[in-house]
Amino acid sequence: MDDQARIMQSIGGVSLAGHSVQGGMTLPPPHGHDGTDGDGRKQDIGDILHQIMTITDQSLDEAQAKKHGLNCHRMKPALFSVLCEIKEKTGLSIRGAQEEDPPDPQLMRLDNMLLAEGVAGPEKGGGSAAAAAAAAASGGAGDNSIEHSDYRAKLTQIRQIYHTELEKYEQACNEFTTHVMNLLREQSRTRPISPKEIERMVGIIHRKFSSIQMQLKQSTCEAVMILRSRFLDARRKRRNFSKQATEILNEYFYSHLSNPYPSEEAKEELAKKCSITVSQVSNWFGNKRIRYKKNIGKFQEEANLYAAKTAVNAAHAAAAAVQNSQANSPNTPNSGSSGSFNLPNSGDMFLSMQSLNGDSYQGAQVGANVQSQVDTLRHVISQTAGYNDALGGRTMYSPHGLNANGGWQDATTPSSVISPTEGPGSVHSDTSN
DNA sequence: ATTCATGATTCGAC
DNA sequence: GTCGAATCATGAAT
Repeated sequence: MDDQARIMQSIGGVSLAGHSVQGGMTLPPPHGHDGTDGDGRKQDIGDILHQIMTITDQSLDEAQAKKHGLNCHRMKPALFSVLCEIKEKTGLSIRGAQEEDPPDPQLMRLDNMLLAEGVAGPEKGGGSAAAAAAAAASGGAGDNSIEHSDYRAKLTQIRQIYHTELEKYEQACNEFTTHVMNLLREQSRTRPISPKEIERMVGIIHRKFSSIQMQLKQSTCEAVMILRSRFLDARRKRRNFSKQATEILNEYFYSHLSNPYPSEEAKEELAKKCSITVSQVSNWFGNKRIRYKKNIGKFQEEANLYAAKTAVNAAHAAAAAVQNSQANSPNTPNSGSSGSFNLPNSGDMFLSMQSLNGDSYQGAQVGANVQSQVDTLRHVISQTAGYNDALGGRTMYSPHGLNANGGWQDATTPSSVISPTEGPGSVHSDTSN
């Protein structure tokens, strides 16, 4: 500390001497000394600076006493004037360094995102808009509402934490700013501090705190993103369709194997039946077609299964229709479902049934043959697994729709065109509606 | 942990 | 816009 005091003494002497020469500054006449006593003045200034430099090493009471002593020191006004002048000369550089910082684009992005997610800004149900949008994109399955509310709950939690932290930071910022301002005001008694300087200091503090706030915003955004991707990203939360839905889709697919391209209406109907979205139906058929085509052998068993199932369904429906027609006036079996998408009575299964006995699927004839047809079908399935040409080329569920190129024959042609025996009232085409 | 099944996405062709 | 094809990512079975 002796060295420091010596240095300070010499600096003090030089600077003051420099000022008195260059700046033409006139120090007030020191009390109890005459103006010509240069050594005495230097001694005084050095003494003050020494006290200032060592003040931090002392206890609070000691420092307070020293402070008071300094404030009352006879050289204090002189030192104050010198500091004023130094400040005046360096003020330009300070002003130059101070610039209006433009709004940080990253901070703006974060703010916008938090606002969009419903974390920042006014309470609006925990970002329900974003949740709803994402939920719609993920395809309104049955458990959506549960996940949706779960998402909202988590988002509310994040929102609460964010606001609590933000409040804490703001409070800390205000406290610190007040503290610093008080300190500066206190210091302004011993050194010149302009309001502008205080303002600048406050600005620095605010910037520091806003950078901390930015970190908070950043981590909040990350949390929201993770939450979003976990709960709402459709790809991430892939759920298998219900068994019932898969069965409905498979029934349609295998009963329209010659042209497995459901129309928009059919897709909507299937979507409704399966409690999935139309786009999910489209996806399913897209996947099914390509996977079926890629590995027909693998799907044969499945095809047979659905063939039998559809056959039984059709037989039951036909029997019911016959019973109905016997009880009432004769009618076509499809009259009850014509114009609507009816799975058991629709599709290629009709063709198979017709060709099995060589009968056309019309009128009371069907009723007489229903049981035998079902039996025959079961027999054929068990004997041939549904894949031979014994039925004149129209085998049960052979990949008859596929052409040599691996594509479905004339995908735009409804299967009614293929079957000349089919009546005009039949409903099995994708485009029949 | 690995493998398979499956729903979703992406990309290029039409 | 739809489609096929390839791919990704996840769930379920082993």
